[in-house]
Amino acid sequence: LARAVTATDVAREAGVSQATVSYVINDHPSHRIAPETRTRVLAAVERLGYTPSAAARALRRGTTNTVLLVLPDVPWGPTLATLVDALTDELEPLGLELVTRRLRPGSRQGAPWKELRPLVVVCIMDPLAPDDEAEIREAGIPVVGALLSPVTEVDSTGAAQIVVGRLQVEHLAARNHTVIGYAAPDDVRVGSFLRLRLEGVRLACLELGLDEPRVIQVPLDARRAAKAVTQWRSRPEPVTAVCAYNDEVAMAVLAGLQRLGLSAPGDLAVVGVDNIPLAALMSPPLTTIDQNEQKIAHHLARRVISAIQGDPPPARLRSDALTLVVRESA
Amino acid sequence: LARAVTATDVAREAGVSQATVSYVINDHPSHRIAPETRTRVLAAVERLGYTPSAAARALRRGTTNTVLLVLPDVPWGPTLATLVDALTDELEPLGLELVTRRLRPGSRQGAPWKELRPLVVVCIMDPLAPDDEAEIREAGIPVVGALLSPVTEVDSTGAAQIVVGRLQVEHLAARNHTVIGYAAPDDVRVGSFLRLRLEGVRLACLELGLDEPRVIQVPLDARRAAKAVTQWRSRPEPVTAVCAYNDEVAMAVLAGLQRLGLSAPGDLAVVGVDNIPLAALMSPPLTTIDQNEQKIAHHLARRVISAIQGDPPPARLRSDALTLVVRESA
DNA sequence: CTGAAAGCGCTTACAG
DNA sequence: CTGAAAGCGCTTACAG
Repeated sequence: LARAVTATDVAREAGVSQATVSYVINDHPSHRIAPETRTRVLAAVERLGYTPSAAARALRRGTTNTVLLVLPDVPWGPTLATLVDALTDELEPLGLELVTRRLRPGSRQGAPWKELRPLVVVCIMDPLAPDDEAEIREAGIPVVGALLSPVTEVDSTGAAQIVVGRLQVEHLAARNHTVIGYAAPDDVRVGSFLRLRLEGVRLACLELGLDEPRVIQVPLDARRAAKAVTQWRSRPEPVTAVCAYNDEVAMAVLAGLQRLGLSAPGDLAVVGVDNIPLAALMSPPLTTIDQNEQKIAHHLARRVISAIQGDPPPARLRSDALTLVVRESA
Repeated sequence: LARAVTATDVAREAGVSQATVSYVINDHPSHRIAPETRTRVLAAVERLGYTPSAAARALRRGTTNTVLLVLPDVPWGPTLATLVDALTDELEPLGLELVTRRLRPGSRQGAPWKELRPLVVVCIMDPLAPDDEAEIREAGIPVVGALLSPVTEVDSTGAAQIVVGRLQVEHLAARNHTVIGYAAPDDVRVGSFLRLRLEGVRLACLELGLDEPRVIQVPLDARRAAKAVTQWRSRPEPVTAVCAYNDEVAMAVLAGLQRLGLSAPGDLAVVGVDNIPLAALMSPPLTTIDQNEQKIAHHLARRVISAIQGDPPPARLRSDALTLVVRESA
């Protein structure tokens, strides 16, 4: 109903040209505005409650202040929510706006990068087909967090999610476990993450001369988790330690153990991933891999900035963004 | 670098005017396009990979296909993440785009509704000052989920969060508990939610003739939770049942009990809020309030649609969006 | 120091 | 059935 306030309205109110309003708003460097004029314009802006239209600005400038975050169609766990939250916070003071878009393989939702013309595309958990990525880069839009690397790369060891799996196994091997199980989630939507974490576990087992990990799906249900525990502990060569896909699945394993009158780490060692707040409250308190979302977000933000400025990317994320938290379950 | 493909490029490629491209793209009702022309245009669109610029479109139309979701600066718990996720899914098939913005009291981030010109503002957890809400409505933008009602209203009983607290107490009272404790979280950022849930608990206690609930902050730490448990159980008039702010806090209380060699519900009944996947895995399994995010999101989406069409709002959310899940802890 | 004017890429009433 | 043209609200090179 009420027409929005435009720069022209402000100009009329302040008795200047519309262009001058724009110069004041943007603090244009080559355009020195008389302090008195400036004050008058700002007063008018305040009085009318003027905010420039993002659409007009984007159209004129040919670009936005937007960072497009693309994700595959996975459920939002606490880690992802925290990461997005932290990244929003990192970008906000830089005047950058994080817009999140889920990419479903099926739905023809067009190409959000063309529609939105973001400054940078940040890509987490590998939602982009190679074609898409090439297309974005061809359009002159940098892509951060690319390739198979979900979240971000860590050192030369490889993608972060692979490192996660590796850290789990290394800890268990150091405690003399030689037959390792893997507790996979029930949810098919987490496919790409699962694949990578499991890959890390597989690689580590291989390098350390251990058997292939014995993978079982563990639903978030004590009874069915107990069944999985029983399978793992069956002879010959019972599994003595389990890497869980995440802390939730780990808790299911703990609940399964409890149901059988068993406990970690004595009957079966368990190590999770995520270090959710509840990890310390489980019984026994859960040994897990902490992904420091603040550090990861900070690093992603730095990569976004250098991509915008055309600088070379900053050093890779120090691996201390991923740390093993040793509690009692393993 | 590479200039983006525009409708003019498509027009040249197809040998028609730019206007015709636009008519084809938008399937303009009063504009019958020859099927042959139409095919040629669509082929050119496909060949060049054309996607209309959102900015130009928004500027010209004077509006966007955006629904602006404003939130206060709270941490993203699983419920919020799921709700946003579900709302995104509800809106997507309608061609509506959900853009989320956190509103911090301090930061002068301007008024996102002016900048973005959304079709509707959805407001969760009460982030909007009354002035702001009035301003948005004056601009002709409907506001959904308004006032003090976080998430949405439920029946005439009042705001959903108040109902949450009420449901907790009613269950405990039905089990003959008369002295109720309230386990508040450590995190100051959840202030408004806490206030409402606690208010619901207070009101229910009042109506049922119970004492004021005894509020203690419970950090997510077994040792300190044990201290809280000890305080609650101190004489005279020991607390026999605790409403927790959410399932995480509830788990802390359970861990505190366990540390003292006590257990729920015998020594202290515990009821949570959220019904997170882990609730069923706790020991004992947690009695809690389930907020059906799918139903809430669906209802919000319906309110968004009727707001856009100027229809009267749909019937209030049926209260079965909030249900008590009885397990063993209370 | 300030302003008139072009133009970003669309949509749509109007003319043919 | 199709197109020429205006105009959405800005930014900025250019002129004064």
